Amino acid sequence: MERQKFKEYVATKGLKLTKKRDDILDEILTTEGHFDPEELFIRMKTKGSKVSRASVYRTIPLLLECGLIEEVERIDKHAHYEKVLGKQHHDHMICMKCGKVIEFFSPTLEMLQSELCQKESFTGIRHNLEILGYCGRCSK
Amino acid sequence: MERQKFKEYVATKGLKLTKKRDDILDEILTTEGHFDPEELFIRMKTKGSKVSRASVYRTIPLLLECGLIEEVERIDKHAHYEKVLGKQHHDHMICMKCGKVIEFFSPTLEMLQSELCQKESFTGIRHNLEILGYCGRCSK
DNA sequence: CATTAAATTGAGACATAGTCGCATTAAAAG
DNA sequence: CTTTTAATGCGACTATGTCTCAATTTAATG
Repeated sequence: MERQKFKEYVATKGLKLTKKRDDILDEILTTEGHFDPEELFIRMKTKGSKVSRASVYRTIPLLLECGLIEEVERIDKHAHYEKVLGKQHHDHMICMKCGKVIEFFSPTLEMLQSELCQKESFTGIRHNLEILGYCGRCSK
Repeated sequence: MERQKFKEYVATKGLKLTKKRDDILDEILTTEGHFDPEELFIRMKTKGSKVSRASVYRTIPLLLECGLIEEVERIDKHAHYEKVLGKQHHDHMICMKCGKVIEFFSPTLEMLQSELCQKESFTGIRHNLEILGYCGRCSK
């Protein structure tokens, strides 16, 4: 059904659903966790795909626009993404030792942020909270 | 007094307080807002400094270690920093239109995060909350 | 199914960001 | 002032992202 969504998006924009685009979406859908374009490209290469770096970089904005993936974080030109796949918004705790990523969601936190935005006359669109530290296993 | 702090730090580590390091610290201290190494380097170049990119990149870890600057955010090798200068921890709202950065601090938010960490058996060391959206002026 | 117009592709040049080794220079200790 | 040691700039190198252009693929049409 993700592929369907992509197909529809591509159609409405007068674009074409190519094999390469399909391959890229497929690779994203079958992998868990965060990814960045370079890593995705390398992974596909390793698996024998003939996709080019340019195609990977060119496909990501399309997947973003149709809501199949989301930008988790970005600095300048460097971004990390994750597939959406029906997930609701959540934030992250990242273990600085083992790299484990814990996803969490707190309605209270969301509400509090709305209040803080209001106080500053700021219209919040999206946010990104990353808590860095040590997971249960690593903090012993 | 920032320079004093740096001098002391450098001394205890058996390093040297060079003219270049001093220049770099000075440039950081006299500029407001966030910065990244490349931008800092270009800015100094433009002002006629003969400092090299390598020196800028090599000095930043020192300033971090002695607490004169802090990492605001990082993805892979790309980081943004800000001078500390007695500021307490705060988070950011960033206008996606004009780039304005609003700094805010909420004790409630901090407390809530501690609770959330506890729930996940996670030892939070530092965090980074960025709310993206539109500032009062731009959201009209 | 063949044709064709338009979009997409890969290759590789280019740009930017960050790191590293090494010969030279500068700091600070004696 | 000499010596020791760290710091510097240069330039090579890696990694990441963007762009152009000729060749290819898609999908609409005949």
